[in-house]
Amino acid sequence: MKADAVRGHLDGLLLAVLEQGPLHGYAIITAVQRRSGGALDLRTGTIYPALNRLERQGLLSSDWESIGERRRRCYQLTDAGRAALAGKRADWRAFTSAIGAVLDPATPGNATPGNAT
Amino acid sequence: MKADAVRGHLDGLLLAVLEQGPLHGYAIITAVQRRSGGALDLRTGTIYPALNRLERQGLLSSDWESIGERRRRCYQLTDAGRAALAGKRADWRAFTSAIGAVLDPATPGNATPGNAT
DNA sequence: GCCAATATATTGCCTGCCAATATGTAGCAC
DNA sequence: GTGCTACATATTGGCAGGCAATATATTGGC
Repeated sequence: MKADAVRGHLDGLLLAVLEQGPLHGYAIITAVQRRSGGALDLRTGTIYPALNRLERQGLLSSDWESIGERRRRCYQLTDAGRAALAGKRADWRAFTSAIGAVLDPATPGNATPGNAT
Repeated sequence: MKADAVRGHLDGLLLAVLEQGPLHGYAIITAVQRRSGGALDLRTGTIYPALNRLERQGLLSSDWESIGERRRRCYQLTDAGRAALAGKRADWRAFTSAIGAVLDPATPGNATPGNAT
């Protein structure tokens, strides 16, 4: 998968992997990797600033966890985050439907004039 | 739809609308608009450079058409363009499958470990 | 002792689409 | 005959946003 393929969909990915329970940044990277079958490989320079931003936006909350001398920051969804995730999923469907309708018009499930939001 | 949503998928869109026959730039814009149900609204600053680039890459060929004093440049797919379109469609499926698997794991048709290209 | 994996954080860059702008024809309303 | 809109193409500059590179620290295997 080309390098910055997730552009525009990163927030949704992060919120989605956190839906099933709290995770720290490093674990989020591997979770995304695993769930995408290895296709998506996020970098630290991508997710740490993003997690920070999502927390500032109130979609995530975090607390530090200590394993011996090691510290990790665990993020979890807030209620607002859960709501935002639903929105991101709707956006994703609209997006794939729109592009799909142009790229692959024969495929059922793609947008046809008349399904406005 | 947010402004630069098509980022990374523009070439596929252009090739796809040209699959059914030659079109000039302005008509491509309206074709994409119509086929996406109004969701996608490409700008001239987006498509004219892109069409030019695709022609330089050998995926399109063009010739000028004259309607009275009016001139328009009609693009059509080359064989290479047709092949590239097939590739773009495969890329699109891999992309939606990968993101979908993370964002919406319950949905059937999304990637699961084991469907490498 | 050295290296890889685990873990977080920051800086600067680059890609690639968009907004703005320019230019010209054609047709219609008034 | 002036002004407006639709049709048609082209170019410039800007910027959002993810990535590469880099830095730092702990832990465990060999």
